[in-house]
Amino acid sequence: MALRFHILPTSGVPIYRQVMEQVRAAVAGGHLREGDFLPSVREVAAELAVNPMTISKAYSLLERDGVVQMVRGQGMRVAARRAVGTLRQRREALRPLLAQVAAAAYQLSLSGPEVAQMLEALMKETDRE
Amino acid sequence: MALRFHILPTSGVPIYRQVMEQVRAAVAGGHLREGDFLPSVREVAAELAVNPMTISKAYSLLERDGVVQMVRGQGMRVAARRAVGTLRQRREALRPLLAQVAAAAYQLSLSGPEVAQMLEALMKETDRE
DNA sequence: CCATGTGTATTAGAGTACTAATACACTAGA
DNA sequence: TCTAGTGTATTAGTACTCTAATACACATGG
Repeated sequence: MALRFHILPTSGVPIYRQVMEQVRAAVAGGHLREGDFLPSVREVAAELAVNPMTISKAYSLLERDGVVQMVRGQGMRVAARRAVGTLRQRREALRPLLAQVAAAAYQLSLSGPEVAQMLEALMKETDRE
Repeated sequence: MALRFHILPTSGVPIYRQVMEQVRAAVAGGHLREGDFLPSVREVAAELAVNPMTISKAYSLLERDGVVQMVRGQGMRVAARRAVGTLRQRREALRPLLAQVAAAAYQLSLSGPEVAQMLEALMKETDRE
């Protein structure tokens, strides 16, 4: 069951970013595992009626971020996840995003424990090793 | 002790967005409370050596989002927080952001409980009613 | 009233982001 | 070898984003 992309042309989010998000989510959610190949650039481009370069951009950025690796002649393969930096550094890297969540949660009148629980539930599916 | 802005010209994040973030954080963090006034557009613009319209844009968007209210002749006042929509809708509104956190956390090899705890700690300061 | 303080509508311009068209380098497999 | 499959460098054009300059409407308070 190959990864299937869907884009919302109305969302205002660039196509290549929507693709990146979906790959990241699939990897984090375990639907794509280390060694699995992403659908080819041309395949996705055809399916979404979009230029191949747009998909290539998404894939290249994912490679830069260490999510996938290019294998010449074969395609993009999900890379082994490996923690980079100290625990402290990695936590620090996540902080700006968490600050954003905190601010949004406040505005939505959602409490800390409530949001923490939502997040944990969301990540539980992911918590295969 | 008036809110003091600081922008990082190197960050790539637009000035008006940096200002918005800092206001949101100050409100969520309790450093600005309902009824408090933001520093005036011209004041901030002078401090940051930036055009007043840039700050005005930040303030207007914050008003659109219900964070502040304009009081003619006086300035921008922190609005009363009021939950809009059902609990279910508000939780749903937060989900895309949490999904982003989950994906980032996975890539950083940070566990669900670990991240949930970080977030809750971050929001605790905020949890004055 | 009027000086001084709010925020902002409008216009403009520079820069960037996004997508596409085209052509290319490389690999796998028959 | 050669066909068909990978991803991508380059170029280009459109759209949009961001910031600034200017001038304006309105409110406050002496």
